[in-house]
Amino acid sequence: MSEVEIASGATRINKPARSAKPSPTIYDIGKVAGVNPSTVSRALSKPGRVSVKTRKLVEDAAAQLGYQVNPFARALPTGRTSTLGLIVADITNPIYLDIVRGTESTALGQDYTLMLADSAETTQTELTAARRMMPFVDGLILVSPCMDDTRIHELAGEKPLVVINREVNDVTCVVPEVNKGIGEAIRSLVVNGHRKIGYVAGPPQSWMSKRHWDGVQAACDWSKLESVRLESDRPTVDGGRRVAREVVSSGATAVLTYNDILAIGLMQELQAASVVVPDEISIVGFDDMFGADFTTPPLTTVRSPMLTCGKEAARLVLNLLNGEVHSTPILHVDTELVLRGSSGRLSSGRLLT
Amino acid sequence: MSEVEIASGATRINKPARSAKPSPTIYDIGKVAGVNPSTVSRALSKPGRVSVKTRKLVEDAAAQLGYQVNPFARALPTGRTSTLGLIVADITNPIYLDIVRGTESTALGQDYTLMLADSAETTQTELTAARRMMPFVDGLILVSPCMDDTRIHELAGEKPLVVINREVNDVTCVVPEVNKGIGEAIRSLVVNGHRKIGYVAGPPQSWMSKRHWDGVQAACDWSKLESVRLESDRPTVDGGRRVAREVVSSGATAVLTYNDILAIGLMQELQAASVVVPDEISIVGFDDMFGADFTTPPLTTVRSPMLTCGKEAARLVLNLLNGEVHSTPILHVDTELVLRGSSGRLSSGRLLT
DNA sequence: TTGTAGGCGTTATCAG
DNA sequence: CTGATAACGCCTACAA
Repeated sequence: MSEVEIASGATRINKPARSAKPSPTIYDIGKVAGVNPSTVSRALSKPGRVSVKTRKLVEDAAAQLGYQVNPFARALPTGRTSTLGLIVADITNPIYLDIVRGTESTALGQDYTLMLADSAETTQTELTAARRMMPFVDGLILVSPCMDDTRIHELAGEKPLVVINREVNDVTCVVPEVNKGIGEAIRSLVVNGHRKIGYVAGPPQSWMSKRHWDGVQAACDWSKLESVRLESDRPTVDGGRRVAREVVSSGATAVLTYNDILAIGLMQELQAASVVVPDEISIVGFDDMFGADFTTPPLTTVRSPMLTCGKEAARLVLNLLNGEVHSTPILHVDTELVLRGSSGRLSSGRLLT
Repeated sequence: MSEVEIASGATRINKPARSAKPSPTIYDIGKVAGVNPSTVSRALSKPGRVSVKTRKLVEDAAAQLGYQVNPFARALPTGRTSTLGLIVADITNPIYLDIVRGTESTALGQDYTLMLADSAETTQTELTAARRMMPFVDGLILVSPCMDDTRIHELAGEKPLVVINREVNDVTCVVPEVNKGIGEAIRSLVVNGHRKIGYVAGPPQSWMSKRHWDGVQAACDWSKLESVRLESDRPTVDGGRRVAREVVSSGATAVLTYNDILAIGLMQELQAASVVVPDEISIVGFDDMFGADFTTPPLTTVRSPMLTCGKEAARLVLNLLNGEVHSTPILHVDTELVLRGSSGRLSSGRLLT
């Protein structure tokens, strides 16, 4: 019978880089198990729709041959790849580490593979990354995306999509509820004698920065404190250093900053100018990123549970994939104040220019 | 003609989660451009083997339809996915950030997508991650792998593979040449009056830790210094703290540590015990990871150019993919001392228990 | 230069 | 419960 030739016949286009031996297919299994390839497929993908003994036959043959499904061949008819895409603004930023880890862990738990990309904080590269991933993945997770809502909707229309760290209408989002953490921070500052609170903002277009500032204002109003907003040019260590002078002259005795990196730069510059932290100025960051406790004093910060965000986001995409629709597509996760050394009691009168 | 129905006829198995509109195929392009699908394929993948005007016709139609290749359909006949796999020991460790960034940048530059996984520092998960990725990628990069050489050879036999941070026989590797940086560090310590140097080792099975220790010994011998090896139980901040007592009692006035995290923990504990760094003990880390300069004093460290490692590794896999064979499969990249505040002159006599 | 035809490995439909 | 057969979208000899 020429049937024997089915799987191995013809010239093989696919040239594995080194090993000459092509991987076994369901046809090969079919041959050794003595059943039709389609039965092999069934036995392997939906056991239960096949007799017990056929199943065993197939499984044994598969094991013996060291069979592994070809994900591409499978993806073609099903359209499913068992892969999730994750795009973060900047892989270099440790803040995102826990998100990656979180999504990875639940993805793997559900037998999904993760595909990761970095947008280099640019709308353009973010978009290309998304476009490039789109055909590969079953669903996509965007972390702190900078593309506009329209683009996000566009993507969300094509595949299940979840956004972390930003709220977009009609799109499933996971966002830290910063007000709780901010409230805790402000209360802690109040009892330590502070009366004027500064907020060093992040990038102008940052959704989260706006959120912070709203929260700070609200909390200050409630506690009858004065609040003042400072601008940083970039959310980096240097950006933090450059805003130091302004912070001092603002008259605020305590400042919250858009993120921990900014806080660290600010603290470094203040200390270089012999301003004692926290005695003269208290500093509170955001995120509790890796390294926030390396400083002296260690940084007080509002922690966002990024690991949880990552896990939840992955869970939500997977739900979306299974056809679930989220009536309230916004998932809030709690933030909390991590009290360390960079904030505390305001010592006596502080009189600087 | 029923030809119009070619692409849209029949029931569509592939059900996109939401949008009803299926992505356009080369058949669709063929219809609007008025040419055969195969011509479309050629025009798109190998322009030049097609007339200029057909090409333009096809490109316009493709653009108009917003066509994107289906990577799976392409992978099936060609066996190529334009995807590179990267497995790092621990995504949570900032040391690997630059590697990710490096590989990502050259991968993207060559129109390759990156697939990232974390091995959680476990041989088992590392292996499953590799296995899981293998069918998806054209090539694989392993960073500080913990699996044994046999496994690595196995994988290298299946697809192009490059290892970072470890040397494996007959496998293309990119490793930092630590001796240069260590030499600089030891010389700097010598001129600052140090006579006994400690090395706080990392995990016993770590290839790099052994390498460090060899280098430290050699450099100390050469400079006629005494060297002593200390063991840490874990390469973490806490591990660093726990080894502090031993460091002090060892009599070394300067120590190098397996990595920066260990150095930071060690420094924190010493400072907590009122040991002044660097006046009483100098500390030198390895890697120059993110945050190494957040400490007070900022950490002196031997920097490995991880970004370069990542880029080179990606370049090498790509070469391998193109059939190049590396006669000397080990690529060494230079390390250098980054002199900061945690190391320096030994002040007068130090007499601690 | 372009069209035709067959195959890549898997799943789904439809008879048997 | 199982076998044949037709997609899935793309690529590439081969023929025109």
